[in-house]
Amino acid sequence: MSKNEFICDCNVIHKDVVESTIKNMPDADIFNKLADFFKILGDTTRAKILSALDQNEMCVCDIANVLGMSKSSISHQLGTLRRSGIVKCRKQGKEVFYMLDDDHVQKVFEIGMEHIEHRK
Amino acid sequence: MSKNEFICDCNVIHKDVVESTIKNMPDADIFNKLADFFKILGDTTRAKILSALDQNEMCVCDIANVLGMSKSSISHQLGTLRRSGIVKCRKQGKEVFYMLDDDHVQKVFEIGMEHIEHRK
DNA sequence: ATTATAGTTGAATATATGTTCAACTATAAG
DNA sequence: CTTATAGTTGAACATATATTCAACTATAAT
Repeated sequence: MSKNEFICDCNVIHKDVVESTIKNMPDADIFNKLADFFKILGDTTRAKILSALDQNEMCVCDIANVLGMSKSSISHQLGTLRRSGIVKCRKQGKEVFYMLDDDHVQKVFEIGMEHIEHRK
Repeated sequence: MSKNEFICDCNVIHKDVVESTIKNMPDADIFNKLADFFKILGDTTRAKILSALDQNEMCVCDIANVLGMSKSSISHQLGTLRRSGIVKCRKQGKEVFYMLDDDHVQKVFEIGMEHIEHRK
């Protein structure tokens, strides 16, 4: 079996499989964006925030109270969610109301839930 | 407006919304499992591994070569994926072939991709 | 204007986690 | 039995990130 022509510390065992797999892999760029998206959902606090916002649009203090966490912590996470285009907000007086920006989130959560059910 | 009865550093502004949202929130347990599942997908290396395994079952060295990474690193990640029930493996001689255990992964990726497309 | 409250933000801290390294096990071949 | 290779694993290291804290801005009310 041929030695490794790729940048790796081990041999290529099935050259044909490796080469065809590499050929069909999406660009690294895609994986970075995809991983970033799932990373956002992969945090308990953010998951709870999104679940809450799936019920109602809410202001920062209300979300903080629903989760039993500090205003600052929630605001930081909302900033992260907003920069990722997953939530948007509107300002009304002193309050800032946050809401889901993207219906994909709900669908992704559903399938995640299916996976959890399937696992136990 | 009533002061906060919850463990939080700020006021409840819309008591009715907060209470009904709390009432309808899934258990903390669910959020932990859900976040853990997405955390797994939220890493570039693991996302690439899963994409590769979606094409073919593959041994550790082949995966390492497809990704251009060390055997050890890939093995660690495969361990993580296996413990999460996302991949399974079969042993054949010295080689261990890994494959997807769960068809939910593919569906989740598809929706993630839709989200990315939608975002640009 | 002053005061109070909603929300944001940067820095610091603590924790989680991905990769490397080295040592290890297991199987196959000579 | 010895050697080579596939794969695993724990510890160490480096990096990423969630929460806290304190200071800040913005709006509203007195």
